[in-house]
Amino acid sequence: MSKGVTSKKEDFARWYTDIITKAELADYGPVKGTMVIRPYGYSIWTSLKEAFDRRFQETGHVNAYFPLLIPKSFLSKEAEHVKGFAKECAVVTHHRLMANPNGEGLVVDPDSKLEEEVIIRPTSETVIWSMYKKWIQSYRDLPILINQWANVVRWEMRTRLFLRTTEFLWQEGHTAHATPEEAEEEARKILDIYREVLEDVMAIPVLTGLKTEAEKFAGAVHTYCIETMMGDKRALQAGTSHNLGQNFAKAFDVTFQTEGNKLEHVYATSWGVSTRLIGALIMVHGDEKGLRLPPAIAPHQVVVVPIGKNDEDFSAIKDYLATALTALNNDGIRVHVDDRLTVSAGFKFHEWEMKGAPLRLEVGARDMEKGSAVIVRRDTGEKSFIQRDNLVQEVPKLLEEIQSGLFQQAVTFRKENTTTVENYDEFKKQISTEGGFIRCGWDGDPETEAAIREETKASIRLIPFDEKPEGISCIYSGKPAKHEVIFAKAY
RNA sequence: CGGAGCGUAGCGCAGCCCGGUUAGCGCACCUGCUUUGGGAGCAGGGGGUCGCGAGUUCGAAUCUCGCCGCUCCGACCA
Repeated sequence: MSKGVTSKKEDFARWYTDIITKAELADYGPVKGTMVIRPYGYSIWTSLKEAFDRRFQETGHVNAYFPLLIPKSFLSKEAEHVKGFAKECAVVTHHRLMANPNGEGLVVDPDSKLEEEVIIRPTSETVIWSMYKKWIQSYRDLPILINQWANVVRWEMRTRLFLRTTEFLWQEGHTAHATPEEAEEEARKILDIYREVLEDVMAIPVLTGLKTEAEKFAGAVHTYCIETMMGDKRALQAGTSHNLGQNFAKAFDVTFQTEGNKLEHVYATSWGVSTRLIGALIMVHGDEKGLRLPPAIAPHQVVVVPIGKNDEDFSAIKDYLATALTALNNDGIRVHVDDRLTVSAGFKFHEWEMKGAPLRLEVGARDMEKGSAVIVRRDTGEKSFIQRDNLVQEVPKLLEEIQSGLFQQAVTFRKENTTTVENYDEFKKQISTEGGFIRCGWDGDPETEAAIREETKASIRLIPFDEKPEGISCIYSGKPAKHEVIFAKAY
């Protein structure tokens, strides 16, 4: 176990927050539930943004920006949507402060009360659809495929760094289509992009499927999701893609003229992933020594730790490596030389393990004599000698191995912790002891779902696309299963 | 919002019961020397309205009351 970090086995929740602060990913903000994303953490977010954004552009989406402040009345236009968000909205009621007439500090100026209160967006469907009403007249205006990168605020009771904070960063796509088929296709296409980025870039295996009525987005016809398993075997919803049908078009009266000159409401989707993904990254790949970052998004893929006494030693080491490091840079490998003289080499080893750098290169006088270096993999801890002249060839290979190795480890872990059960007693036992994912039959009744949740704390995470409900029965009622589903305790 | 606990240096804590020197310890920080292949050693140093406010007292970190803030556990959520 690392110095100052709670053991993952002993207390997973503390281990998680310890890593975030020790690896300098984030820190607590001054307002309860807020979070500062520090440069190292923000670099990861930037890489994720780029990975998603590139794929959005490739599929015809464009970025735009809508305002943070929304008229309160907008939220109430879609009945389900109100129910979903009303309880957690920050409301702006005044626009001015004044010196406290009774003493020190500032107070709200009662004369500055707003005629119509505004809310801080918990999500942007309502503003965006108020604008789409202006922009859409004919089928020729469709589709609209807009995405925005923004912050949103949801006033949460209980918060946790990255997983649930009052303000968070995300991406929200909002599309408008002429036909239900097109909207459906869009929602599924985005889900594929999410799966691809999670698996190929973040090395996190995902399950894809449909949310139940109880779990779907407020205002959606149906919600697709990607669901992941964390290191404590609990489920984390990592992203959602909603087919909104005509719900928002009706709420905001957005119609278009069809080719046949008929007036019809527009079909919509919305979809998002957030900084929560960084939480997933930590909880899927982290180990007792700290973070383990997949090379694809590691701020530094290779960290060089020179072993020496002073500037002259370090200069000699940098000269020794110059050609190799330049070549790696030219190949797009992100290399960082940690040439701080104020901390020891041993300290740096621990620090970069905490920060999850995929490869560490140690170079000292002994290596220089031999024309070699020591290279250490963060994923396995494996330490080996490498010839300096082989670095350019070997480093990219090792990074690829680490990327796929982390993914394989996560796949294996999920497989080992996904079980099937024969009856409800076994189900309860499994959930309360080992946990993990349980794949079983469900009769499709919301009351069954609610009862199981009440009794076990496990919820239906999703109805997987590859479900085979034929011939199996509901784990709770014993009736023929309508769906095969995944149950788990979730974040 | 219900239950429990905690506020003393940047962080983690001791001191509080039983009031009485200049409020202490570890880590971190600064300076110097020696070190540097797995969290260096020694020496010196800086940093505190003891959460805030009132009260009791000759005297309050310590006792009393009020307030504020935070953390953890239960109902909602990406």
